Amino acid sequence: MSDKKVRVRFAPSPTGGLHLGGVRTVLFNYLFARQHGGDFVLRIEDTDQSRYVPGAEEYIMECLAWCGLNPDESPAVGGKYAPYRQSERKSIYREYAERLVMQGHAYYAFDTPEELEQNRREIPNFQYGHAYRDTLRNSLTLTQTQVDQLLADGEPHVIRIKMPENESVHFEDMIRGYVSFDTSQSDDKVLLKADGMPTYHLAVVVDDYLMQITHAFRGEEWLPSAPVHLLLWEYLGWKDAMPQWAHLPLILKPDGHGKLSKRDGARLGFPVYAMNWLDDKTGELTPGFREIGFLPEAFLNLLVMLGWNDGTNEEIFTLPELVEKFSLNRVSHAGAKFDFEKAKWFNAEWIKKSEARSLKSEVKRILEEKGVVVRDEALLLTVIDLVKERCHLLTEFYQQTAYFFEQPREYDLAAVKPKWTDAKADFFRAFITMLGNEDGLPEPHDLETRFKALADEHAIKPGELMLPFRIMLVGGKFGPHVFDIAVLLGKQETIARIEKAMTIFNP
RNA sequence: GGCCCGUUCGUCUAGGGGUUAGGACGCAAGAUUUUCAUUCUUGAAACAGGGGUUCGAUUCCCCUACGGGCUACCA
Repeated sequence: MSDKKVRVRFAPSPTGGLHLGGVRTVLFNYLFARQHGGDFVLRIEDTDQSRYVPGAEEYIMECLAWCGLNPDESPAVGGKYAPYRQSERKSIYREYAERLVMQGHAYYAFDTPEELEQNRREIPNFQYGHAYRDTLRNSLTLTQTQVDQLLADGEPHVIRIKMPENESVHFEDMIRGYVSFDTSQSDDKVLLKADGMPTYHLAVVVDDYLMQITHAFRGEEWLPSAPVHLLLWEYLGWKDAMPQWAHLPLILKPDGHGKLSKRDGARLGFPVYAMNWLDDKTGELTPGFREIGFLPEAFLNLLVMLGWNDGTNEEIFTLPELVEKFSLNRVSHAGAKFDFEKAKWFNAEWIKKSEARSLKSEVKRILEEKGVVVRDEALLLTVIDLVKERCHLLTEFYQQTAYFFEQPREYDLAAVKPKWTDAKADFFRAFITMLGNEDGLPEPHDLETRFKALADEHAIKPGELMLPFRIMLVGGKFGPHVFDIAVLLGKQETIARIEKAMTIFNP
């Protein structure tokens, strides 16, 4: 490569949510750009009007913002190569398509979709390519005057690339190394559609050229069409400006086989989108990693480890560390099956690693969403530190912390009732009296000592009383050490909860 | 079908001509915790198969098998 400034791009189509593979591609783009002091541009591929979904573009921007991967140039923030939406660049593409026709590298095709469909039905392995193009209605078979007439009449037509026969096209992929193709294998791809919009093949080449892209990252599913793009760069006379390609391994279904898809998430019970995606037409909600309780740092961390490692045993990386350590030659060649269990482990690690204050606003939001009022934010901070190592997902903070701010809404009676006795009731009445005589609650350890001593006086094993006490305070079999909870709750609240629970436990 | 890409524990992967083939998730057992989780210890668990090359292949080459991708006026 020359000393040209590194510029990479991510080019999603606004047709739905942003899935794992998409975010990982963004991440690789971002890391590469940052470590070379380059630019990261976001371009919207909205040339297929029929699949365009309003709101999808804003959704994508929000996902990137959540992940902290904001582009330097985009439709939203602009940039010197605007516009960044392909639909707004429509007028640009025709010129290049026609230039290719003029040079003999492309041609007008007037076949209707119906005619093509019929061919595909009737001719086995039909391809619009060197084998059949001479038999179809295009500017190769029609005379110049016929073509001019059809064009003048406004006859619907597309422009197709004329793939050469038996030529070898090859290039050096940054991940895979030498890759080669026989041009006879590819059909004559449509470059410009009947509606005047370019297809991906034309648009990606023209835009990458015009936007000065130096390195292009995309999923492995694009590898087979690489020869078309390579030829286009050559035919357009831009070969020296062609970006270096990197085809990323795919993210696969955890069970069975194939690319991970939206459906797999619903089927297997985990998200495949970065954030919740609501399909307005069907009303269908596809859950996202953000809403299910993932930290963006953990999300990025688990994605980057799907197909990359730094060569050490280290698995937890911050974004700055990744910028420093990421390297394309350590990206694996094979697709990776997504494992939700490991994904949750990454999140748990990140929750443990995070400071309570950085978790606070999100935990508060989760609590308030469930109707829990958090008045004491200092208490919330203390509580987060107390429980964070038992949470794999942010959403679990609801169960683990809600009882610090309100009385239990429900009691796990099945855990106490069968073993509840009058003797135990007597113990707790005595315990309340004991607490009532104190100025406040002692340290958790002292409280535990007193609790056990009192249990001895009542000739009950302390172990028999711990669980009921826990249920009284938190409602269920969860939470940190019960005496820590009692002390944080304070004397009055602890007594109040015991009294309330007693009325429920005693028939 | 054709073309392209790929193949190390169940999963993510390290390694790379001579290794007890390493780590992580998950799983199992034990310790700690009179909840659950955490933590700690231990364990089971892999080089797809066949041919070469070589003194020696998991590692290099070829073939086969298997997997995946693409084969649209979708990206």
